[in-house]
Amino acid sequence: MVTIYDIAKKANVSAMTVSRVINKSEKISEITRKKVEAVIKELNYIPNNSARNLITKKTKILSLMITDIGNPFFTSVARGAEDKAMQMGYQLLLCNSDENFEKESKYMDMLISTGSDGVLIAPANDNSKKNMKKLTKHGIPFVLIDRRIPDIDCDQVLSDNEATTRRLIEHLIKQGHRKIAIINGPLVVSTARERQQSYIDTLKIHGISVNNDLIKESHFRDSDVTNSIQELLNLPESERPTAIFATNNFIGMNTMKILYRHNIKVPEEIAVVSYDVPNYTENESILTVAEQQAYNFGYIGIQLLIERIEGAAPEKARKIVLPSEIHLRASSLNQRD
Amino acid sequence: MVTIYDIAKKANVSAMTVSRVINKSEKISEITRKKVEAVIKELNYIPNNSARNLITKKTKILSLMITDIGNPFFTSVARGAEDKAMQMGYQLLLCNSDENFEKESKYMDMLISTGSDGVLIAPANDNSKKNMKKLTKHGIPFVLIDRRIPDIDCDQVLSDNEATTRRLIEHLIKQGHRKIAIINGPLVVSTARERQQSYIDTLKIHGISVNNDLIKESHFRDSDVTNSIQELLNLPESERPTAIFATNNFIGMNTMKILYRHNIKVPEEIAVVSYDVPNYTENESILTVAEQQAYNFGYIGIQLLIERIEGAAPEKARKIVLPSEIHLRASSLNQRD
DNA sequence: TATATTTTTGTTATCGATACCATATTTGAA
DNA sequence: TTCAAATATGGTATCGATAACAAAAATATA
Repeated sequence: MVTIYDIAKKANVSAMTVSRVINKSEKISEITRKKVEAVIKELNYIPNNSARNLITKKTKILSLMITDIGNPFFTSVARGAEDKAMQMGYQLLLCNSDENFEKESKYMDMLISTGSDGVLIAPANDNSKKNMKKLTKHGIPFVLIDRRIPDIDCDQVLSDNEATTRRLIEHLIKQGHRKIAIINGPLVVSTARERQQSYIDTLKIHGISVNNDLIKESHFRDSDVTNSIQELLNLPESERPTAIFATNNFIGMNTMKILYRHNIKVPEEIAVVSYDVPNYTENESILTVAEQQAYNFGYIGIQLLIERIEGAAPEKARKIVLPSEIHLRASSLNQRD
Repeated sequence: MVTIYDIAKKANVSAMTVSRVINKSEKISEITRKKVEAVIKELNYIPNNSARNLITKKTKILSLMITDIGNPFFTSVARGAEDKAMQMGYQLLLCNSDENFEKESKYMDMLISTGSDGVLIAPANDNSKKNMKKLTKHGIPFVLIDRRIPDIDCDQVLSDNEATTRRLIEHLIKQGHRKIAIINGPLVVSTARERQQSYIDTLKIHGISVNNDLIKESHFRDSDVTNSIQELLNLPESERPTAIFATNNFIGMNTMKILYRHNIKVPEEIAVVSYDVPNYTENESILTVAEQQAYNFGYIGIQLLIERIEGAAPEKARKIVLPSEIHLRASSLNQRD
């Protein structure tokens, strides 16, 4: 392996001078710079970051902790994060918690060990608080995206869950629905709680009583909604929902599939609205969705993180709320409209 | 920061002994092990990998170079890679080349600098050969996935492009099509070449002459097929294709969308077959696709890579070809069948 | 009991870069 | 021309771990 000493020797300068050239220090004469750069190129020298990190305590590596890279939502987050990180000269370590606190913890140790300069994290659930504390103890800055954690005060990029859910539910109400079900993720996740709360509040505001039989808890990943939907369909006619609100893309997607299998017409028999289902296939989607700014969660998140790392951020934690865009489509629109 | 010396001091042993405990060396008495482990836990000690890497020359970091994390195909690859890497105690550095050789090269320097133990790479195109040579020069093992590179002999996990394309085209021929168009990615990518060659060979075998007007070159990413399709539609009736073969998911997806916009009925007016379009939305897809084992590209790829890194691989390069599965659906099936 | 053998622990040098301070060289002003 | 100031370069210690060898302690053997 070519080291800084090999370069120094061949260029007839000290290692320190080579280091200065590499780090673009200005206190170098044009002549020596050229000379050194020539040798660097000739020998194909690439600095050893382990050595550099050891002394500088900086790795230029950020960790991206998401719950599921298989989820198109997080794929967009990753895209945004990667774009910004690359642009700023940082590399990205991919961590996939699978919505699982233990796996997240294991990654946490690895990324601390590796010396991540910072972490962009969509926490698995409220337990992740422990992991945030650990980061703080190790002096590693982090930015929370998508999901907040109670009592953790830090830079955040979040979605406007309250407002978006309200608009979604009010849309259903306007379409004449009174029996609206929600199929949600686990309530240990802040987004699930916020969406459910907004769902409840909105119903109440509009004088609709909340029926607990219409509230189903599933998973954001491996979301098998078969049972939830079966239970909804088994309700007596008077209670049976005429609309379903799915709180994430997989739940929405699977809801549509199961309804289809049951031969239930959407929206005639049951209307559906969902969060974030991507339109990856052939025709235009028929599903009404609230589309979050996934890409910006990653992009802006990394920006905040780097500002924090490089000391360019204000002391006070920043909280950025990105609005979602609602696409009204056939799955929730009455024919007569 | 807590170092190995802090632990040593507090546990009343030498740093070397602590190191042995961390690395699970057996030459440690049960008593001292317990003692040291207690202190490690008490002080929340996590070893500094930069220091460790500097001397061991191993980082336990692998790089995953893909062309687009936004592409569901590569998302699955990443999922498989992540699963296996985590299982084997490695971390994954995410590199996104955007089908761009320069960006790939930039990442290459970064990952060499970081000290990646190995690289799993879907190369941008044939130019990537230079980058492979660079890796070799730096003694970093790599495994090629999805795309091969001329004259590069290394472990590979590839798709059976020849056979799969043939089956796809023969299916179309069996459905009565003689005028079959192909909308392909750039021919500097091996998969594009192989699929096109197989398309041509299959037509010839079946006595169908190849019409160059039916061969369109687009992009695997940001694939705007508007022009290609417009040109196909502008062909005189006698030449106009009755079927289109899309060589990747984005091309397939966009082809369907554009045809839909042109109000062209699929499959009645034009049949469509494609590679890899995921079924991420509401209903069952109507698109006939060849589904590659994307997950296994990542999973097996990482496995081969780690075997190679850890010296558990045979000298000779291994080439693993994973068959694709064809899902016949409405987009290519005649009504009468 | 004395010695050989095995097991456990410690000492020192080292990995490849940069920090910090010292020195040499150049430039500018008097 | 001379000396001060500014600029450019170098020497040495250091980051935190492990390698390689050395020594001490425990155990086995005669």
